[in-house]
Amino acid sequence: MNLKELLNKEQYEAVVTTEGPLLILAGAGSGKTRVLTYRIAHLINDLKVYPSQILAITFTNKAAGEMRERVKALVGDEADRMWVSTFHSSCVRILRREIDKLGYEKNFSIYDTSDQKTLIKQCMKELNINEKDIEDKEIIKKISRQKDNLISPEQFKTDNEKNYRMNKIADVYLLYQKKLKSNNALDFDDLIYKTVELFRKNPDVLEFYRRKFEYILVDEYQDTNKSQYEFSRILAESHKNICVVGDDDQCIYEFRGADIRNILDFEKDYPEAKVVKLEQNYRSVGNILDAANSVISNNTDRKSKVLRTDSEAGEKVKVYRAFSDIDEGNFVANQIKRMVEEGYSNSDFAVLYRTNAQSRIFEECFVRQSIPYKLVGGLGFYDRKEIKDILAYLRLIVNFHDDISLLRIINVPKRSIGNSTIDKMQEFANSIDDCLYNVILDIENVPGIARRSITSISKFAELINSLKAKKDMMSVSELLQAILDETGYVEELKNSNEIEYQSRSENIEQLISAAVEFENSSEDKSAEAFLETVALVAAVDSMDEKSGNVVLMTFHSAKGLEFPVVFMVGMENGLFPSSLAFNNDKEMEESRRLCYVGITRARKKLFMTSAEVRRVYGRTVGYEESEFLNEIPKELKEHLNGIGKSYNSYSGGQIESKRVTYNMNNEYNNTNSIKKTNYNNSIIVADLIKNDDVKSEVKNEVKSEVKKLTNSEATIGRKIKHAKFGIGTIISINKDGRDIKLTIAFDNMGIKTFLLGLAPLELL
DNA sequence: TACGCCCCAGTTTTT
DNA sequence: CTGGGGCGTA
Repeated sequence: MNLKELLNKEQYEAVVTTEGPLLILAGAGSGKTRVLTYRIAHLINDLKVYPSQILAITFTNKAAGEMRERVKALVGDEADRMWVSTFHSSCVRILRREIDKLGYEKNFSIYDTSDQKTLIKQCMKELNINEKDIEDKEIIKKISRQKDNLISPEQFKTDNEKNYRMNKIADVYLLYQKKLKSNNALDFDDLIYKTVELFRKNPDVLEFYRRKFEYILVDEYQDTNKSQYEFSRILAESHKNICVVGDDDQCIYEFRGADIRNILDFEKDYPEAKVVKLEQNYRSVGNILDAANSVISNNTDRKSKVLRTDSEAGEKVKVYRAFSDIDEGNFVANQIKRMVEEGYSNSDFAVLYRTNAQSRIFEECFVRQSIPYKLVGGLGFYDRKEIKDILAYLRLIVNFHDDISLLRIINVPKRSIGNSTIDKMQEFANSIDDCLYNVILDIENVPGIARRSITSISKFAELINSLKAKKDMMSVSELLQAILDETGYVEELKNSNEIEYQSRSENIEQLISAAVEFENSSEDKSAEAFLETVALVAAVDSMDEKSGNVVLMTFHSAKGLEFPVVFMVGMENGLFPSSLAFNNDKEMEESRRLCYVGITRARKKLFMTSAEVRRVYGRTVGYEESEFLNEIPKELKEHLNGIGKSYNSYSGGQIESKRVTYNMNNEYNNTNSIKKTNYNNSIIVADLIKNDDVKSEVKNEVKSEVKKLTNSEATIGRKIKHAKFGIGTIISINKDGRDIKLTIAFDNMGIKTFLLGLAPLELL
């Protein structure tokens, strides 16, 4: 490899400095992934380091997979023997081999946030802590923070001896850890915490991994917390071959314990550290980069660094002040349609917002305009009730100490095992300090259980035992199928209403497919391994750039990604930055970094939109434009309407030609333009864009006019076909203004709502 | 024991 | 407005 030719001077420096601590300050889009992959390839190809001696930590599994592929392209399949994964996955991998040394069993469960909440509530109940005195949310947050900072329950208790309230929280922390252990379970924070504990308590184990991982790389170092910092520090302590890459301007996870000091103080921790700055940006056009630089320059606590680019200035940042949140959605949809006509493809676009709740309006607008999109994040697939239920069975089969999973499914489907019975069993389990599963096995000897319940419980125990026996003889997908068959889960679903049954059983099928896919693509095909990947997936992991969809996601999820065209929406004080951040300098700075992350995702075009009026929990609110917009100098911005420009300069010049030739819903129908002239420009433009909108829908309609669904044909139970979502059944009909609102259950796309007049529906 | 109704709280952001 | 949780009734 001729590295000098492939890399710029700083990148080259970063690649060939392989020995000793190295801090790479990599600005957004400065070719950091390139540097990391060449660095690894250089280690393997030129310095003959064994791939198995390399540990590379990335932020998401997706990033890990991509990095492995890129290294593979340079060094071949032996790259498979490197460890490239997230902190969490690496730690799980280590713990699966070593955790018995901490008194856990190797088949431990991983508890997600909702399991965690259940267990915390159990602890609070046992300690007689009233939800009204201390909220579970606060306790969860505090405990999580202690773990991030490697503070043990005992330590936390002594540190807060004088503080009654904190002392209570410490008691919960103590009990919570005790229960986790007896459930043979770890929460997310434990994965890191326990690995560090393992290293600290077992010098021989530590020594083994120190020798194994001769070269350590950590990406997104600015977002590491104390425990992650300690994990990498302790492993690198003897050889000090630690290379960390990060950008203090992109630290956006302080709220979950990330400590920006880890990057700011790297040189203090390693006085001999070499520092390389990558300031040449290869991603964004000049105007976008300048906008990003000017926004972030308002932050105080940062390493000085200015991104530069050789690329042209490009287009200015496009600012649009919408009339309403709906108008904002339509604006984005229209712009996308327009650009697609110009030759862009749907996967070139990303819509980024602050909170997941904001996605809904964009989804609705995109559906109406038939723009294919992919939602990243939000309510995840694995958060669905039916999926959690089925996985709870699997977890219990794998780890019978897991009371949380047992409690979740002991009466799902209904087996006539009620709360009072469960309470008695739990009390008994506590008294003999054993898990519920063992209590159930010996239910005859539990005092106070009704005869009838004993029968049901024995049947349940038999069921679990029969499934347990199958675990090692079947693949995960077969095992899941066996769970479904033997529990009668799907049978019970049939008793719920049709729609629910449809969508839930569909999801279950998807789970089976996911298991099959897992079996085909992964080395370790055990149920344990499947549960692990399921527990540690991030929202973006499922994102596929080649799918041809517009992506919708939060700014946080967009970290590390790039798109030709980015829409930053909801740029309003109160939303972004959120009202909670306003009186807090630290949070204000974190928000600003988040804004910086958003801007720097864009390569060619950047839109920043806001709305005069929007609905937030059913209430209508009005927010002004975000401060962050004001931090971008005028000469870098172009207003598409409102301030300083009339709508005439707006590109859609032919708008006035066809007005209201369509059966619009009354919101827009009754307003005439004369009345509207009295208001400001933005409203007029908003209105015109609406019409533009309608025009494009009229166009759509012409295409499919032959079979377009009519009012009389729209009846409950009718099968229809939607241009984008395929075949579905009408499940409800409501009058909505002048139009009719249809709720449709699609065979493959779940349940959606449409306006009959607007949706591209045809009779089947 | 199971279901249904009512009330309230929630929006940061996620492994 | 929505979903979850708690409580009361059949």
